[in-house]
Amino acid sequence: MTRGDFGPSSNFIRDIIEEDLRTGRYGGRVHTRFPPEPNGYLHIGHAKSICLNFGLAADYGGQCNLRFDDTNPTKEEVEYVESIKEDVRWLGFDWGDREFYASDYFEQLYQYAVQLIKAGKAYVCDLSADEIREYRGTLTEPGKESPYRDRSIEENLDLFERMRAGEFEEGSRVLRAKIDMASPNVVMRDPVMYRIIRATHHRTGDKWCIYPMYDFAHCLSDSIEGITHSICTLEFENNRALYDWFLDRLGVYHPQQIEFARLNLSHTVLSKRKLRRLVEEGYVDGWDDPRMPTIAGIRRRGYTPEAIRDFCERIGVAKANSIVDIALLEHCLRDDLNKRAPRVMAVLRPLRLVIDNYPEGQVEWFDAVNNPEDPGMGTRKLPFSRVLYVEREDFREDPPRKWFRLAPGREVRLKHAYLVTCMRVVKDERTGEVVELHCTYDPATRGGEAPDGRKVRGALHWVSAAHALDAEVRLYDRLFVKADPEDVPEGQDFTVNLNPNSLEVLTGCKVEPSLAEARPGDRYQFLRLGYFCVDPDSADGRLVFNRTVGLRDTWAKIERSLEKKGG
RNA sequence: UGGGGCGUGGCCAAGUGGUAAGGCAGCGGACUUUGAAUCCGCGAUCGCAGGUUCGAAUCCUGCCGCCCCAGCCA
Repeated sequence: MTRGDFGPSSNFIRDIIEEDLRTGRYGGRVHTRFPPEPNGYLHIGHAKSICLNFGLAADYGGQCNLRFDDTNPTKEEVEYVESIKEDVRWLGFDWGDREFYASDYFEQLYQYAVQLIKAGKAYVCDLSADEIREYRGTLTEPGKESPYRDRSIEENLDLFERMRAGEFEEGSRVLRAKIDMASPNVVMRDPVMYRIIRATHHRTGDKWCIYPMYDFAHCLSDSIEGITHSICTLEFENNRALYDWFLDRLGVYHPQQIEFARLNLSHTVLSKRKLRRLVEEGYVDGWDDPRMPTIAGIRRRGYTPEAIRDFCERIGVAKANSIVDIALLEHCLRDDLNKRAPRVMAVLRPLRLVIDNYPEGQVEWFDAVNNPEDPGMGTRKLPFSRVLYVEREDFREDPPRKWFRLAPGREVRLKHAYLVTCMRVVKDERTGEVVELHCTYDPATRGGEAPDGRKVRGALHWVSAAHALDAEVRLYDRLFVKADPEDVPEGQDFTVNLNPNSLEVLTGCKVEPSLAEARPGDRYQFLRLGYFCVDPDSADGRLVFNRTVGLRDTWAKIERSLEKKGG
């Protein structure tokens, strides 16, 4: 049985949850968490995790916590927790009053550490970072035990207390779990639990100078919050042994960690390090540059939360590393916007078109549907007059085969208005550039329908010159030209694959007057061109639009294949 | 060469012994006052090789390939 349109498709995590529900493993509860470290901006990859965790909780009648994994004060800042909250909220998820921080548990975590020391399962180690690395051994050779491994419980307790009290220098000592220096799993070779860091924490200030490591803090934070399914990415598979070890030694409530493959998207990069480089080296204008795969970036670009959620649903959840084609993301976007974006007419590269037989000074107002997909969105008035602007690309002096737009002698439909025929082309004498088209209109075709039933295939968008508003339009395209930005010649890096045309700024664009009402964030379909949204750079009397994504362009494909065949 | 994972059409991904869902992309065609949308049609024997079985993508064995792990990062 396929699930098709009837809901999310099955995946191995749902299987596990359903099995747990059936056996009553967690008393029928499902409780997940999204645990970002507040050290950067969220991107589309995080959206997959957010949708997964919040979605699973919602689907099984459970809850999902938002928990900041803030155990490293040298990298984390409040600025990031604010942006993360904003992004999760924007995506459409609500964590209620369950906004937690690993730092909320520092005292409890400390007590758990003491408990492990008392059980002889943890010790204070004075080896330097370099020495610990040497003692750890390699992937194929076992490590060596630290000379401090067998300190007495009393001494460990005393030392650990003094670590907390600030008696020792940063880096001079750590607390380690006493596990097995010969374990084939390197993670288990007496991992560090606590280190001394003299930095001000964004929430606890200077209260602490020792901070727990991820492996120790994460499993216990999950335990404390009563998480049932702790979902993380594949690279933590090795860490699961340690996750389980801490919880088992302590004998506390034990959630289960489940790993899935993180999202990789074609034509972009999703690692914090690379995204940071794009920003810091000026390849883009910031974390919210509309070309960035950050939530802030795609939000500004004009993506909708619905489209992103749909995308996350469609890509599925599995354990195989994969690269999702960005075309799927774009499809989800168009699919959503097609249903909700009002249509308007905008001419990006204006070409004057004069209707010689149309009365000078006359203006007609036509009704235009706002969205043929949704009659409920109503209609608007569109002014028509003698001098119009049409898209420069819609005219060809010497048209190729299958062309049914404007050309000398050709008749086309001006959408919602009249049928016009191109009679004369005016060119700049010096450059030969076409500067103006002279047409005649057929008064009998008011509204765009020919009473004699003659077929006119081309339907063009246009705007009345006297009524048009000026606008700036930023045409965004994929950030990288290659599906895999890392596919580079020997010795070069991903920046060589940056798309030099990922941004083209057009000024002097002409848009229909109804757009005077447009406000930042508003989304439209510019008829025949694509989906655009109003950029926050807009101000009164200064309209700036971002192209979110273009419409599918069948003509471009035809022309390409024509070129291939025709030469 | 240690350990942990993964390998189903171009890209994702269902499938858990009974004879390969679905989506995206692509290619045809219909319809069309957006060359949009919509609608119809077209593609895989499941990394490879053996084996078990009446029957295997699903079980076993052996290969091959890819990913992760040697931070006092998460």
